[in-house]
Amino acid sequence: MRLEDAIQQPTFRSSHERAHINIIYTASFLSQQTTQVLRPHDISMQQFNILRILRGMKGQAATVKLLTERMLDKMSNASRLVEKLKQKGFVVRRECESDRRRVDIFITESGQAVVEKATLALDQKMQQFVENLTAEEASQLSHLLDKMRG
Amino acid sequence: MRLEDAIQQPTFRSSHERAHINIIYTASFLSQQTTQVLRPHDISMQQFNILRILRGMKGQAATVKLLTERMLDKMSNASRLVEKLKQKGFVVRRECESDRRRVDIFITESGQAVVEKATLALDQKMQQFVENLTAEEASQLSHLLDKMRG
DNA sequence: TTGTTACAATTGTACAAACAACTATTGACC
DNA sequence: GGTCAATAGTTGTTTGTACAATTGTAACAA
Repeated sequence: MRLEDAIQQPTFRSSHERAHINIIYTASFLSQQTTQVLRPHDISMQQFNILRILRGMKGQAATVKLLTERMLDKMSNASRLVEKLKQKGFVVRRECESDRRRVDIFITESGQAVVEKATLALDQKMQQFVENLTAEEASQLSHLLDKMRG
Repeated sequence: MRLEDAIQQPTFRSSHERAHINIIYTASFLSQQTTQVLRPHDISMQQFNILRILRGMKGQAATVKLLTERMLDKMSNASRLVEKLKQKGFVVRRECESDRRRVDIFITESGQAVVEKATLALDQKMQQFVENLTAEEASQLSHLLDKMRG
């Protein structure tokens, strides 16, 4: 669907403005799809994001700082998100022995389970969008986004 | 800056996944830039969005329904955003005469002024990203996003 | 040592988003 | 006209976000 139809705006001042708004709109669109998929699993997008990072640590400890740096949305509060995940039993926190300012964070078994189930569900949902682009086009899209950010 | 460096994730499972995450990350990046530019003008991104839509109405009445349909982020609460803008004196609300369920919404003079100043500031900020892409590339980026959404 | 600066994490707060539930009005159908 | 579904908007509640301030710890120089 063309952006113009999606937000009922007939024209843009430039192809750059159109691209800018298109990025914001498309991200919002994808976020909504993702949120819907994750809801039955009882985690928010940002919580899922953290679980994925922890899974990627392969047993090594993560810290709040590390999570903040790697999260897509840098501004969300990793400390409180971790607390939520802990309440749900998906992560554990331990004081770091070598530096007591830090807190080591690990994913639990049930965290692993939920991130895997959610990943499957999300992959399935995203499949429909994957099919709209060839691998070549997807690469090109990424390349243009990287280039735009500078 | 490459996405891999931005979020310190060395690889992705596919070019499609990389594109997906890149869209979310880039939108978050642009949103942060935009929020910063708008802060001195005392409006949020969504409030700015609404003011722009109202400006585009060129004197015609808008309704909450119309705003909701045209907003980039469909989920935000147009009713309360309008209330905020009214408190700041940027919009006025009037009961619609032909259908008393509706509320006609108009931008005020000071709303016009703020949206114009904010637009200028934003254009200036976005100029740096505009320069990273040619007009041709910006068009192509939009095209790929449209295509991906299907 | 002690003072100073840097750092990691948490917490307070104000605000905004997500979603459901609700009220009021309209339009359609019998 | 009366009933009922559809529509437009508002409000309640929970959760999440943005940002500043605070707490506790570490590193290091005088």
